[in-house]
Amino acid sequence: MPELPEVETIRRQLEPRLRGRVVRDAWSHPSGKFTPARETVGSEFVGLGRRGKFLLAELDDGRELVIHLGMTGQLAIKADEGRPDDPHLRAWWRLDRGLALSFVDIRRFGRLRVVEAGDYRAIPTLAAAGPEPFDPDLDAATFHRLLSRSRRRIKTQLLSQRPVAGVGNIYADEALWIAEINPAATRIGPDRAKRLLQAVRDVLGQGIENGGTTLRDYRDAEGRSGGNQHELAAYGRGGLPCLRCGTALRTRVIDARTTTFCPECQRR
DNA sequence: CCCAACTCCTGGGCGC
DNA sequence: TGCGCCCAGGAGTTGG
Repeated sequence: MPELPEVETIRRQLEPRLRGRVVRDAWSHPSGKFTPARETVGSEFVGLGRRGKFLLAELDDGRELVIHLGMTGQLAIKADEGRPDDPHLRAWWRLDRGLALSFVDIRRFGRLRVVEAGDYRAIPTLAAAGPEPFDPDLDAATFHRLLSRSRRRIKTQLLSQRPVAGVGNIYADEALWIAEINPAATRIGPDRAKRLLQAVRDVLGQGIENGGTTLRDYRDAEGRSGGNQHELAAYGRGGLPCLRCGTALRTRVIDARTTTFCPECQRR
């Protein structure tokens, strides 16, 4: 499931190859999640940004193609050999210079949208997204204030993208484990907010360094797996010993998301 | 405005 | 071997 590190890895790989390319033709799966691909015909890609888990492909006409990879989305630029015969192909762009961009997404949780640049009113999660985790203006006090706006459980808040953008289920469990905060906690003091912000930065930064986490489907824009799955301390380790204290990690469902934590280190 | 519940999807894993 | 069932999960939608 692509989270910020996976999306950023793809962005870095794709950006230099996409910049300057003109869309000659486009195809999409009939679902409305993907048909906006066709609205880009004739435009040129002039940049590739990222906000949280959203990719923002800037067009030369003042619009943006907003891409969310969902659970299983994969983007790649390759030589144009005609539209690939892949049953999971959801969108395909024929570019100039003999290249083509493909969007493959097995589970179809991804989506595309073309908007006027910066106008995200039609994409509520993006419009309401909190600061980027590595924004230097985001300090512990600001993060604490953002967390205090809601009484929902801390894990749920992280997944909401509102206190900070880009965290998904894997990195949320990892950050809470590092910060030694119970995922069901509803009130986070200033000191714990400070620890959590640092932990979020640590796990996301490490995820980027390792080229993302591949559990099953994630591949970067070169088709390669990431390496961060070998560094996970909490996610997917239910029943295994905590790497800090040896207690068996516990798995439970919090707000419909599988959550793994240490019942000893992460007491309420 | 906030929030909870439901929805979308399909391959893989499991029990039998 | 194969069938049926169930699960994972980000974000959009709906309704209170």
